[in-house]
Amino acid sequence: MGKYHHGDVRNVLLQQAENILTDEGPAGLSLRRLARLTGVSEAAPYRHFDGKDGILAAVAIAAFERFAEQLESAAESPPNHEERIMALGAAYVQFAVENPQHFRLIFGRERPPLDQYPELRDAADNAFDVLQRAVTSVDRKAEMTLAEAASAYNRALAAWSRAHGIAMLVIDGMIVPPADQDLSSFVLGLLAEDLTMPVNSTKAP
Amino acid sequence: MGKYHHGDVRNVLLQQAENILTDEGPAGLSLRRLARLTGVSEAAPYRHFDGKDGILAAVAIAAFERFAEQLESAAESPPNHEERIMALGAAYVQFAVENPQHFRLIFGRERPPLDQYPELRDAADNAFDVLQRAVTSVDRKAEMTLAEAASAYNRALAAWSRAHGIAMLVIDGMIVPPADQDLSSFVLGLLAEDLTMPVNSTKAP
DNA sequence: TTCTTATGTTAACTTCGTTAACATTAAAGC
DNA sequence: GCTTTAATGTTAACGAAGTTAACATAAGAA
Repeated sequence: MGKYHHGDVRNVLLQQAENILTDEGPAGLSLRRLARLTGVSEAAPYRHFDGKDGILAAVAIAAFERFAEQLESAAESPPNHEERIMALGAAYVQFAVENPQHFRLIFGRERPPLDQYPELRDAADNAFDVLQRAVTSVDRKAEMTLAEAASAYNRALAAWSRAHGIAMLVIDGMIVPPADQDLSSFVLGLLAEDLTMPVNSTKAP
Repeated sequence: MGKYHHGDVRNVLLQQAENILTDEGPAGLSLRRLARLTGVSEAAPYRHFDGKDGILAAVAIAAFERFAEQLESAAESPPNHEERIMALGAAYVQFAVENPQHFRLIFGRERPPLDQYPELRDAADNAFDVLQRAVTSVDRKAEMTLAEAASAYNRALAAWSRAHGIAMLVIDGMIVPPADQDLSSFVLGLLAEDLTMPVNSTKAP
């Protein structure tokens, strides 16, 4: 009477894990519950994944890939370097807001250790390479001096950390984006704010 | 033969919880283990705290208080508005780097819900008030128009999110501060970076 | 067909958070 | 001083979790 051979249990488990993560976060994702929801025995997931971390790693890899795709596509259209940085920042925050649990997973402590999951490390490296390439790639014709390269790198770090900070604080509810403005323009405003200018300066000429 | 009356168990538990949190993070902090380390029965902590969240809340409150203190003291010395913002950002990141687990606790999902622990909410509000006051307080003599106030608020958000992003990425190991430079000047550089300027511009006159 | 491997299952072990029931100490009321 | 009561400890149990071992069945290679 054993049904056995459920089809491809692995993919069903993964999809179910995605669902749970999306509406409850990694905290609500228990292996036993996952198995129950999938209609499979409690030990079955161990045949397809390296324990809980294995499942989280698989989900995180998929998340990193979507993240990288969205960043890459955001970096395509803008005509110049500056607008590319801004578009990237906006896309970064948008991903976080639309997929808060995934964003937390790929950046938080519940993410399985990168050195134990090479594919996860690759996925992470790739996402950050996309970021860094897009931010540091000035117009090809301009040969950069060493100092300029260093400056470009710093700019990449600055852009990244700003977007990351906004993303974190927004999904944690500490910053509430104004309702009368769309998210992207709010983010663009924060990214462009120049702290070295006097407080009452206006940007318009 | 019951020993009983262990002294003030509450404080010992709290201190022990601090220790565990500091070197292992909230993941390693189990109530039973905490009780064992303290040399007390496994149910004893429940007489002093409202379960695990209660202990985490108590630790988080203390962390918020230290955090607020350090921010406040950093905001005291700088002579003008702009330098105050920078000093605050540096202090913010410094706290995160020196107390990564505490920083994660007060901002992460393992933090007990604010609406269940009023004292925790107060501690959090206080810390952010310190931040916001310091960032939005321009020179007292200048009366601000509404637009200027809005601009100051935006500037506060920008400064906060930048510092937060740097802090997060650094303690997560995604950004590695250069070894040949002290942390504070590295942070100051990132905070002041102006993304709206051409990439090869120099800041010095 | 037979041997091997992949995939399931059940049952157990340990740890955890939490609560109930009971024991002891300390403090308050008389 | 004695008694009552609240605070503080204890042990024992419950359910849920991650994980593993031992066993069962299916599918494919030999």
